[in-house]
Amino acid sequence: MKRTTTTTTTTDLKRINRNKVYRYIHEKGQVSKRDLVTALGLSLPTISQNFSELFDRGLLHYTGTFESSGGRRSKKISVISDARIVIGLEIKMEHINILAIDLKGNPFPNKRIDVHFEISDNYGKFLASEIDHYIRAKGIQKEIILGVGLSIPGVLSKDKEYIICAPTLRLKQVSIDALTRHIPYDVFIENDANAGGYAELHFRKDLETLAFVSVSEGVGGALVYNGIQYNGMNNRGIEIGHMTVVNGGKQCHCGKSGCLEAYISTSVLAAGRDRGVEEFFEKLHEGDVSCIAIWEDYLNFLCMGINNIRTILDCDIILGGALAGFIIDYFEDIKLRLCKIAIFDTDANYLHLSNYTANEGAIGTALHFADQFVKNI
Amino acid sequence: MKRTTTTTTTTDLKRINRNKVYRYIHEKGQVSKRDLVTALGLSLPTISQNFSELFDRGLLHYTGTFESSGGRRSKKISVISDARIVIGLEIKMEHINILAIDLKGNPFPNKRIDVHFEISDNYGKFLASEIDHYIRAKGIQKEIILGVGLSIPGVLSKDKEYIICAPTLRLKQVSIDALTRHIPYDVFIENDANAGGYAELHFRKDLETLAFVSVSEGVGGALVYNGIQYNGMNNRGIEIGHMTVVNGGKQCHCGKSGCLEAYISTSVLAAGRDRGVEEFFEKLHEGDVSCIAIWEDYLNFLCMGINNIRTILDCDIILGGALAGFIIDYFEDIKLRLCKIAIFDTDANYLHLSNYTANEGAIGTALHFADQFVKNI
DNA sequence: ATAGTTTTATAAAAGTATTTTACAAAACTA
DNA sequence: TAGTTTTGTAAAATACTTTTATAAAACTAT
Repeated sequence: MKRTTTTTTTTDLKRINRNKVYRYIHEKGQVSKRDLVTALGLSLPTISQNFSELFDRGLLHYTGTFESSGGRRSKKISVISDARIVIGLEIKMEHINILAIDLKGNPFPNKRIDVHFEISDNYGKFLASEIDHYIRAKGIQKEIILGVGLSIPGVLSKDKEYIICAPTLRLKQVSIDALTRHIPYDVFIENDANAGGYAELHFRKDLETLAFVSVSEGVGGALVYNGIQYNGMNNRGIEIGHMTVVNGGKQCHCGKSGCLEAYISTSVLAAGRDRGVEEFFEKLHEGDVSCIAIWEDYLNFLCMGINNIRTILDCDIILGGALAGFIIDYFEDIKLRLCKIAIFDTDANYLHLSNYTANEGAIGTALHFADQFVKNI
Repeated sequence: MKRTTTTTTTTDLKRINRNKVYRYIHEKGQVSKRDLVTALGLSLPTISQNFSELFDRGLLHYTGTFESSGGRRSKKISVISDARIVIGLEIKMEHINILAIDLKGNPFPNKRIDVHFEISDNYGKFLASEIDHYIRAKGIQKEIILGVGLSIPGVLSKDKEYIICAPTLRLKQVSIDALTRHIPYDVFIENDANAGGYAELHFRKDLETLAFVSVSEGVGGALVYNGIQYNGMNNRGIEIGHMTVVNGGKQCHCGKSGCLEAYISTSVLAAGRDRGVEEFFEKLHEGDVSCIAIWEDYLNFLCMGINNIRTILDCDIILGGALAGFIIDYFEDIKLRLCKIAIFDTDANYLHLSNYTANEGAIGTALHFADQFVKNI
């Protein structure tokens, strides 16, 4: 059968309404009971009762009073956003990134640790101990931790039990068990681009649907549609790095040829340079002729990729990854080029630069637990 | 605000449960009250009451008895699928196609009328009168008609009030008001590929997510994700015909260059032939050398397009449109080619040929009303 | 054929949740 | 300080669903 049907009884009704109450306060910040009545269409006694329950569970509290509108002042109600905490962990080839977020997605200061990636029991134990250190250092109570989100720069299997391929980590078909086994919390593991896309959506309250294009050494993507992550049928949604852009073109790390990644990986720019991408952009800025030629070629394919995503998905696009940190000066030029090759669009204001290049992966996976908790209160 | 919140009260609870009852019967065909109890987890009195209400509204009826399982025989309950009817109308350049469907999507025999398309009051009146003739001819009561679905081979504006562009109809930026004004029913208008994709999903009960690729003179696409149409932000989701496949390539009708449509439109095959695509495939079958060369080239781009969709959307793909009717003999070859260029897939069983090339557009838009009705019972 | 068993169907009572109504409390206004 | 406005709570009324009890229909076995 396609859809699962579950019982709906008066108790479910209560849960649904209690959840609505919490989520409304969660989204609005500070509200009065009266606000809830008008916004949710529930009666005051119902609002009051639900509030009391959530208050007793330590999820809501009073935070002062509103200005009077002619009579008795109404009390301000807010969520206790650090009533629960989630840990996010971003795995890269040469370092990891740990942080914690509260129920609203507010991140605690992150901790970056330089460590070479490997699939091994030792590495798994190292992750677990670093998580423990972080939790102690920040004084977080273990009981309120909902889980640990793990972001990995690779394609995961459908059951999320092994990594299908991760070119930047130089591995294929490995079980992730060693990585998660020693972590004494619920673990949610996800592709870094997906996590990044989800984090972007969370911080852009104006969008419900967006595509996230991550351009670093690897090129990945994510789609969030109506607030829901698009995973495809095998957890490898929006693998835009490996769409073919030239029939029988350049060799790609994935083994095939003509992939977008082969043309717009940052390694194309960094090639033969001591300080990689950074050096490239310095020279480009100085007007280095060979760099300008490379950049011209690079932009052609970058814009082709972005324009194709726009044509297919018809939504706002956030450009993230390592590249995003260097191209502010070239952003208007990119938009101009996009307009020229666009079919339906007359401007390219659908394109945005990511603002949260820092810990997007860690925040994105961690949000999984936070959102789940809020959804099921 | 992002999400709209509505009251949930005991009355809503009843509506929700009544809907569950109806939809379960709708999906299963014939069930007993006992079946409903176990499947929905509601008590027998509740099931009975909901059944009575739906029975009184003329939406359910008894259709015999089941075999006894040791005691009193239980009665078979089914939906009255023709309790409501929807009209579907497919607009093409040189003809229209009218049909009716019942609540289950079962189509009545269609009526094809040769008529040259134009945006005019006369044409609009003609559509309305043909709908009226069809309804009379089939003896459908007007009171039970939920609405009329209109399928159009073009890109619609966000508000669905005008056609942005429709190359095959040779028009741009026209209001659709003249087309719908004279139809005395609710009208739902949609792009033909979207409609086709939705119809495909309806008849493939095994899939919840699929991409539909329609290859005719125009090349369009649709994505249905978890049973919901993906429209993008401007009603032009999955416009795959105009994704760039060759940087600065062939001129396309849309005005840009290098679009997929320029390489895999059936007009590429039909070019300079009296009997168009049909003649091409006859000659190809006979082993005509020039046809083989064209076909080879054509297949390269067709497979590149399909593979890109697969890479990006990671879901099953249905190949439809005029092309689908000719390529059964070449289907295994296409799959083989897809395997060769695939990155993650080891087979190409995700690709299917459309079975319902006939009236997909008309059925797809009509389903909009049927599904809506069932959803809100 | 008829009594006993199983299954289905309905009726009455009980339980849960929400709303309406009534009333009390707090803060503003004059 | 009294009157008004707004907020907050308690009790009664209402709307569903479930549980329990009881009746009816069909099968099984003697």
